[in-house]
Amino acid sequence: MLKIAIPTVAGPFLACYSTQGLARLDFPQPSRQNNPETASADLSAPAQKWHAATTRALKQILSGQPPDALPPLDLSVGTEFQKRVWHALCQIPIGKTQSYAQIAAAIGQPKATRAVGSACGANPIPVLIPCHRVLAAHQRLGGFSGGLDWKRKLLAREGIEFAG
DNA sequence: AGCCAGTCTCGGA
DNA sequence: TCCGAGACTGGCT
Repeated sequence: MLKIAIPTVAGPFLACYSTQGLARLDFPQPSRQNNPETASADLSAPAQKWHAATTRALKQILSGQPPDALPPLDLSVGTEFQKRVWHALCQIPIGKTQSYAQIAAAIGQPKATRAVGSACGANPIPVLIPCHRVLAAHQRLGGFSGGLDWKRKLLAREGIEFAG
């Protein structure tokens, strides 16, 4: 697994690439300054391509634009249920939101709203998999594993209104 | 506005 | 296995 930072206006995100594609993306973490990271020159040829696509997509999303291309995502770590949820999240267009109940209904298990919340929290690739576009019922903010500030910030960038 | 039970998945004991 | 905890909901007070 190759780890490499992606500098953005919001700070350095940390991307991890497996042999299948982008395996995870972490929000900037202030305390991790000197951890060993792969230099971009050490990435395999396909990984360099993925890295370019990831960087581009990330910056586009952070500036409120829809990404024109995403790298392949390696979601093999998740359970079947989680993969279904993550896939459903990818269907939400930028600037729109869905509720946990709507996601649950979309994957055919309308009562699994709470489980959907758990799956969102377990999402290894926030931002690219738009977990921030999922709100609780009646446009309430709900929660966010990376911190509610991030959720508010990302939603604001997409021009989304929410309660509270 | 706040409390409560119903519901489903996941991870640890 | 079993059990408890969640980024939830809808109904009731």
